[in-house]
Order: sequence, then C-alpha cells, then structure tokens
Amino acid sequence: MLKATRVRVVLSGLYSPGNNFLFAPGPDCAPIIMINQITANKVRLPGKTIERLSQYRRILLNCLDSGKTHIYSHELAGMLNLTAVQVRRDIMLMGYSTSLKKGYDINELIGVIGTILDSKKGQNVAVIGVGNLGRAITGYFMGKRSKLNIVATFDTDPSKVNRVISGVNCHPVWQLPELVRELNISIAILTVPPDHAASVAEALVIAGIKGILNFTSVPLNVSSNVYLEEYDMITSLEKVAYFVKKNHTVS
Amino acid sequence: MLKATRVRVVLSGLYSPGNNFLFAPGPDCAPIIMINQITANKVRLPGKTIERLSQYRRILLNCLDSGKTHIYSHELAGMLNLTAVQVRRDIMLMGYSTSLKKGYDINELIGVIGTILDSKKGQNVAVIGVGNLGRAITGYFMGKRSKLNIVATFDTDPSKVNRVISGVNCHPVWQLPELVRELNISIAILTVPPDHAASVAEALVIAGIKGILNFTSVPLNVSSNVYLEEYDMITSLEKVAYFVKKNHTVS
DNA sequence: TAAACATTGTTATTTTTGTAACATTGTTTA
DNA sequence: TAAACAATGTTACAAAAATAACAATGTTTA
Repeated sequence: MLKATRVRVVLSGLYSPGNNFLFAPGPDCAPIIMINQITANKVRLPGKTIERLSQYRRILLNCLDSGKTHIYSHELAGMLNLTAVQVRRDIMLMGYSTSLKKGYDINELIGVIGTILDSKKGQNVAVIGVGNLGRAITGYFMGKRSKLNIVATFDTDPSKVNRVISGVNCHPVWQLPELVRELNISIAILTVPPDHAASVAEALVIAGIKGILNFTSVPLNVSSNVYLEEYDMITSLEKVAYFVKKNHTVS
Repeated sequence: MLKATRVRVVLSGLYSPGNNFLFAPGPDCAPIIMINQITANKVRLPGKTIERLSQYRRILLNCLDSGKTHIYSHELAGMLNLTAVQVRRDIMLMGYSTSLKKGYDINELIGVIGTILDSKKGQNVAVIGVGNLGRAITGYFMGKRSKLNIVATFDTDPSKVNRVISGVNCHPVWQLPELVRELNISIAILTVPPDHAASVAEALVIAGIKGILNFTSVPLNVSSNVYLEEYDMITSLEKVAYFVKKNHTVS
C-alpha cells in the first residue's frame, strides 16, 4: 500500500511574523497576504469585529499584567464566551498572523489591534451632561490611559459649570463651539436629559463633532457624515425581561 | 383590447382588526393568520425585533401624549431611523395587522407590544452596586411607570446601606439571597466595580436570578438558564472612535 | 364606477454575521 | 526521521438580519 509522506518546504526567514508580507511556495513566490497597517487601512472590517477587537485588547492587557506573554485563540475565546474560530477569524481579518503554534504573542496582538482601533495622535472626547450617568462615564475613563481622552464636560447647571468634576473641567454648553475647535474634540458622549437631547445633538453637529455616542433614549437624527451610536438602557432591560419571561413560560 | 377589472370581495365583519383571526377568500375560507397573544407566545421573535418593539412602544407613548391616535409605518420608521418595511415586518412578526390604510391605531399597537414584552404580573428588578451608574439607572427608571419595578438596590458601602437612594431601599449584599426570594426579584442590573463583578454574578445566579444586565465591562460566565445581556461602554466608545477615524481618512 | 394612488402584508433576495469543516504547519514523541 | 498531535489560517456553509420587490386592499378622485 502506498503511503503519502508529507513534504515540508521551509522558507526560513521569509515566514517570520515580523515581516510585512507572508510568502508561500506559490508558482512565482509572489506575496499572497499583507499584514498589519497595510491591510488594516484598506479592508473594511465588520462592526461586530471592531467591537470584539476592543474587548480582546482589554482582556489582553489584563493578561499582560498577570505575567502571561502568549495566548491561544481558545483561551481568549473562553474569556469572552466566544468560539476559538471567531477569534481566529477576527485576527485574520485584521491581516495579522503568527507562525507560532504556541498561541499569539500578546504584545504583538495588542499592537496590531492598536493600529486598527487607535488613531495616531489620539482623539479627544467630551461628555455632554454631567448627571449621574455623565459622571459615571467620566470617572470610568479617567482611570485608564488610552488614546481616547475626555478633555471636557459640559452642562447648563450653574452649580456644576466652571468646576472640576471627576477630574475634568465642566464648561457651560454655550461654549461648545469654541471649545470643540480649541480642544480639537471629535467625539461627544451625550448624557443630557431627554428633552434636551435633540437640540444639543444639533449643536454638536454644527460645532463640528464627528461622532456621537448617545445614551439619552431619544433617537437622534444627524447628518450622515457624523457617526452615531445609540445605546438605550431601557431597551436592554426590556429585552432581558422578555427573555426571562420567555424562558420561564418555556420551562 | 381586454382590460382586467379588479374584482373586490368584501367580507364585512370578518376582516375587522379586533378579531383573533383574519379570513381571506381562500378555497374554503379557512383562517390563514392568527394574531395577538396566540401567535405571540408561539413564534420566536428575533432579538433585534424585541429591541425595536421596546423602542416603538416608547415612541408610541410619546405620540399618544401629543394627541396623535394613528401612525403610519413610515412615520414610526422616520423617528427611529429605520425603514418603513422593517417596521411593518416587525409588526407582522408580532402577528398583528390592521385593515386600516390610515396607519396603525396607536393604542392598539401599544397594547399588542405589551402582550409581547410584558409579563402579566410585572417583574421585579434589583440594582447591584450603587455608584454613579447604579444611581443613574435607578433614578432613570423610578420616573416611568412600567411592568418593570426596581424594588431594591444592593451595595457593600456602609454609608449607603440601609438608606433610601433614588427612592429605593439599599441593602447589604449579604442579604441578596433572602431578598431575592422575599421580593421575588427575577432580574439584576450589575453596576459594581470590575473586581467584584464575577463573584457578585455568581451570587446572583445562586440566589435564583433569571436575567442579568451586566454593565461592568467584565465578561461574565453564567449558567445557560440565566439570560445574560452585556453592555460595555468602552467598547461602544472605541467603536465610535474607529469609525470617526475611518471616515476622516476616507474623506 | 373605475382608475390612480397610498398604504399595509408577505415573500424573495441580499447582506451580514457566525459556525463548521478542513487544510496547513509548527511541535512533540517514539 | 516520521507519525501523531495541536494549533492556526482559510474557505465553505448556515443562520440571522435587513432590504427589496411585489401583491393585496382601502381610499380618493374624476
């Protein structure tokens, strides 16, 4: 009986993870995969992948802190309740690959995710509306160091304005236009009361904000060149309630 | 030239929206569509549809307040940045239909959504962790009247425990098991600091909680009979930042 | 009444997202 | 060295979600 023996072609040097191109023994040995920055800026990554990249990075940073240097796809998956395939696929979509079979180098992976998610010179963020939610978010971010800097908060309440709250200066909303320009703020987190949401959003767009994260449960209508992400706690809670009810009636 | 004239069969009475069955002039006039409760409890509705139903209802309640009685699918869609088709499809999935061509009766629609989302005798909710975020959420809900009642909050901080915060009693966390039972709490909103998230979640599951809305940015691992919904603000913000950057480099 | 129109209801198609299957290749072990 | 193994990388498939196309029907208008 004939047995096929695996023939291994090792192109040492060419195949190391530090390179910008991966080579395979194709007909003319042409580069077949581009990695890192090059791919990252060309390929459109799915929104869901972007969300997971953010989560991967935070997990990976934690792993670094606890002394780990490498991580398997199935480990990362387990920590986030995902499948290993999904993790590997996301990593593939970034254009990154490793020659190791001992897991991904955590530092490298963090670096690659950074080239995707972060912009080189950081992005400045403002929190509009310094209620409980605004303070929660501000406080949350001031701990971490990241490329996203909360550089100002805004409110109308005279007892809050012109004071430092959660480590950030609080300004009156009428100063929005000039401060967005002066501080180069591109992103706004909207946590004002519902009845002010629409008008403030309009002001933000006029002031030149490029992205809004809206927590106000009032759906906004902004021009299409502004990226809008809405999150509604009530909806989330009602969803949980629905599925809890559902499970209950099923069992 | 032969022109086909549309023949109209009107089955008056049978086709009114109040009925449980819609009839069409089929071969034997058998019922072809069931509506309301009947469908609602049998058909599995997509998660995304559930989320939108929650949003539809809130919009519709607002419309009622401003004196409107009927609404077109395209109106509702416009207010939520959706397409009219999607709205009609969601309504179809609920099993509801109207014979009117003057839009949906807002009251009826709210009622139907209620039969889907709400459980008859309400559901009790607890907020775990009374920081800024916990207070924000609690305060947020105490205003509205709904079938979801925040009946207790929990914390470890002695300065918060045994006091009324945002209109709700704050209890020490060790009382979780007994109070979940006594107050019949089925849903928990988790807003504790990250380092307590995992252990508190475990305690919640043991205490008999059926659904968790996790705001802690720590991914949880709970048994499969507990419905878990996670929301991570950092991820949302990083997503916004990514697409802002992306738009910028494109233009 | 009949034609034009507007709106709802439904099915088909496309797009997005996730999963599974499998090929590839480094590593270990006899 | 070669076989078994374990991990990654990729393509093919499946499921979920959104969109488009169109059918059905109430309303308006001439």
